[in-house]
Amino acid sequence: MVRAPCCAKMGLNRGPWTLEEDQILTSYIQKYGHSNWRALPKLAGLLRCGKSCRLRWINYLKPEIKRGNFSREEEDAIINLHELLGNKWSAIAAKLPGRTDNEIKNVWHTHLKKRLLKQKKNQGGGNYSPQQFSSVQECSVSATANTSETESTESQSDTALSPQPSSSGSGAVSSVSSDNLIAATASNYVEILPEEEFSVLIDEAFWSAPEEEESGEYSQFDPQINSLDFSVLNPDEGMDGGGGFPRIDEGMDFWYDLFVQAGGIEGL
DNA sequence: AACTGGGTCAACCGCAACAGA
DNA sequence: TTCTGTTGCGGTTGACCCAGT
Repeated sequence: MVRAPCCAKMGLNRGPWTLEEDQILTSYIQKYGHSNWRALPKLAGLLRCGKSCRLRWINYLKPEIKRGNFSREEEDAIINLHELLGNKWSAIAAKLPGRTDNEIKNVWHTHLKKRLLKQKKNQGGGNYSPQQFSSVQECSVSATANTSETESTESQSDTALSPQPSSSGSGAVSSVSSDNLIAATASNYVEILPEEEFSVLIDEAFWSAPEEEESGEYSQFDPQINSLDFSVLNPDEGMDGGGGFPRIDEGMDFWYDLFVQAGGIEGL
């Protein structure tokens, strides 16, 4: 498989970073920051493209990066967040300080996906049933005219597991979120529930140790997110929406869209 | 010891979103 | 409003490692 180089400019280094390159990049960023990734390599004297520098910094060199194996709690958090957010790796990473989206993505594909499949087999369904996400898939597919029908069987099985389509249908999520949400049943709730309130509710549901967050520490994630009490959002109990607010286990597309509409993880 | 196949993970690519002119 | 440049994201690749044969 031959790919075009990442940068139009030829003669740039590619592949694994050397210790020297790491040191140059680190010291430059510590001194001058990274206001312009594109210009950075030139200014720092690196034969790399800006994109490569950014990735290296974010995924490896940043001081706050936590190296080493994922704890069971972190893995559970990833699983639960993935169940809620889909392949929003950056959003998931934002909830796991010290972990990068790339790292989480890798862990998901190498460990957790298999673990879930295993669980599913053992439990004859498990908490990642395909039915759970079928509506998301349908929604995404219908909203994505260019979704390929020639995807490999593997990617199809991935899609079956994942609430989101692959990047071959890139843009599907964003194209689905806003318009469809308004058109769908959720419209009232988004208007009724201000972003801030929604954010607080979701955050409180996720994290139970705010004092730890204040100190910058990774808060304990409740692995039993499935049991979260979202009834607090139920329109029958305060909000005049009616019409059966979906439960967490029956309307993941709704929840996902609502989350996106609320500004995603940035809004939380 | 040599080979092989699967697992892991850093890095790359394409694309969409965003910002500024 | 449109165009252009930049950034960020998610999917994918491929080199490396290691256990099994």
